[in-house]
Amino acid sequence: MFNCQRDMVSGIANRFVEGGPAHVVTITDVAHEAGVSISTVSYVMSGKRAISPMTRERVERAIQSLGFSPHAGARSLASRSTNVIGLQAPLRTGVDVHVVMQVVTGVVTRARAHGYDILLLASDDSEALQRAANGSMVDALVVMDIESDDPRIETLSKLGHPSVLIGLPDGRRTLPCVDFDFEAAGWMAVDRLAGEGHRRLVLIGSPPEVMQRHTAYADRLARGFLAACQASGVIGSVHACPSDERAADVAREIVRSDPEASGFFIHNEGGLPHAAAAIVAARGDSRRPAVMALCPEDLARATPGLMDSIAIPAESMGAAATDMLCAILSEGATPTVRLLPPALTSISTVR
Amino acid sequence: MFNCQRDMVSGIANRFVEGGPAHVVTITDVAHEAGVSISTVSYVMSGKRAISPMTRERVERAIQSLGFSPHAGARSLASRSTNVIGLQAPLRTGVDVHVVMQVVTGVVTRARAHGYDILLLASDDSEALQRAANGSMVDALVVMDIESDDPRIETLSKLGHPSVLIGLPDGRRTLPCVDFDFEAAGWMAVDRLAGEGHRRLVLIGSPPEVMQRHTAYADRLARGFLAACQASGVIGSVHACPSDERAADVAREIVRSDPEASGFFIHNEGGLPHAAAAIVAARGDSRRPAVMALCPEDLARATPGLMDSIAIPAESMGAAATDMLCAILSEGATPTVRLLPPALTSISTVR
DNA sequence: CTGAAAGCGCTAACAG
DNA sequence: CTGTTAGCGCTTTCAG
Repeated sequence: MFNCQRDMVSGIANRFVEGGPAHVVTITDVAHEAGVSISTVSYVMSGKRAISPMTRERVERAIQSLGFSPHAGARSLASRSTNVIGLQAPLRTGVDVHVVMQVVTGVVTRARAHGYDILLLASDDSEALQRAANGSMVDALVVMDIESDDPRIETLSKLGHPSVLIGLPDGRRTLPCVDFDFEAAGWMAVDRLAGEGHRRLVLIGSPPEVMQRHTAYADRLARGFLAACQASGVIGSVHACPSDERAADVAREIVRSDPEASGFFIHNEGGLPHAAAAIVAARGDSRRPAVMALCPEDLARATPGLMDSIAIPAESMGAAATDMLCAILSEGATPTVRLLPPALTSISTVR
Repeated sequence: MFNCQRDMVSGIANRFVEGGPAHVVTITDVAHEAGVSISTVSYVMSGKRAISPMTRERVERAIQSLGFSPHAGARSLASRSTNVIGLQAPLRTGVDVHVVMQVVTGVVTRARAHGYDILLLASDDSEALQRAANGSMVDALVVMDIESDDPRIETLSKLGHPSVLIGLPDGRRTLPCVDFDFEAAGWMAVDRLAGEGHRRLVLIGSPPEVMQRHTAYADRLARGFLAACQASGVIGSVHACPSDERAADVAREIVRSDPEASGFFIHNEGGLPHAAAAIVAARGDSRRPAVMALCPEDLARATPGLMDSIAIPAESMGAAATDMLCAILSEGATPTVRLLPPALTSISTVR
């Protein structure tokens, strides 16, 4: 009774407010409009109990006509779930923006399909994860750019919220992971280059700072590359490389100091066009090198002079991580490690 | 009394739950621990009323030791504000990922500095904006990639939430906008190229689909470019250009059909390296062209063969938009249009 | 099949 | 300077 009165008053008051922000429609407004109780409205929305067709119809019409959308905060307070997934993406430089962006796209797209929104966390540290989880801002977390021995892993383990890593840490691996199979990519590149008859192969990898950070993927790529060289009986070497026009210098120096090297595999977004161009130029027309890249497909297409490339299925990685997370969230699926396989992409070479 | 009992019970119960999610610490727990009322805890956090140093000390210690973070939903329900800013960023292809990523970085970074988190909206449409605003998921909105006559503008105007556009729509311009001054960039490129003695200039712009979408910035760039050509008494033409290796074909065709053109201004992320390389190659060493680009600084550095470039201050744009939004949110600042000026960046050319 | 009512955890009057 | 308490809008028993 008291409630009813209050609501009527506020309803009337709002109807006459001029110019102010539009009245925020609540579930109570919908219930009045439809002539039912608020619990019925709630159940129509959640589908958690049977509703007669007529009632449902009336409620849905009321929701429509009032333009009602439930208050997310109230909902999360009452239901203890937010329908939001937290995403920690590296926004610093030195990472491959293309790849990050595509992963984010994959995460956002799939999340939306599962009915989740994405909260983009501002910092890359453990604290941001705790804030989001303990503050009940999110139901679960996707964490990108995981390093070999990442402190965030322990934080996540004791958080009480499900999470998926994008990246493959060393060690106990107690959390679900999705990553690209960099090791397999190393093998694949070697197979391809050696198959073309090249006997001395060079991997031009991440910038020194990334190498030193012991970013798991750089190590795994090198490991796969070198192991495959050994297995194929060819000679392989690995070089760090800056991510800008200085890549050209590094590439020239490599060609100079190792003139027999004829197969190149570049994994370095920023340095890619420079290094590729420099290698081709330095060896001259008579000794054309084979240059492959590891990067998203569109970047490969945008780079002149590549033989072909191995695509990083970045969007698929984001999608896979999110799908896994949603499966855990809704069906209590068992967390696993998932490595997406490399795929050779042939490039329509520009003459 | 009743409350007290309930909390003690749940506290005890939780202490013995094994393996389950950790007990969610509430403001009541903190109040008990510190021996004060919950409102005191609340006021310690918000600073909205004076607290004796001793009490503050005790409360802060309790917050620390319990690892309390307030429930975001409860907070937004009670305070009618979320401390979240919604960000609608284009994740589709055909836009400049570098730029988008940098804008996002700027938004996230500044938002965090102002105490806001970022909700990344999943779709680019009006509906997503309404959902976020009406569902009280956000306090305000930043909307990227605004087109000349964007339907979202009307949606935003009647939303009752502050918002800032990144992009400059045509027409009434009732909402605050932040954008790069593309028109000034067109003038600047022409001044530079004409200053170097080039009398026939070519603007190689966005892909046809972007041009046709009437993306405001493409139009403004072309307008500035052409007006400046006229003012400087040089001949200018504008071409659309695909964003991949086909850019090379377009560039070659331009050089072929207009052999006198010697100053080039490229605004097309994906096509940039191809077009630049093709132009230089097509004209040969004897007739070296001047090639400028409009893109973020790091991409310019990563592209061989540029004379210099005009940087798009993408991160600053995100930062400016967010700062403006926060000023509106907290001080009721007056919304304005802000166009960030272009800056010439000289490139350390690779020999 | 539907309604009433008890909270969810917090903020902000109001009352000292 | 501090405590009490009435909601914020929703979900979910419990009771028909």
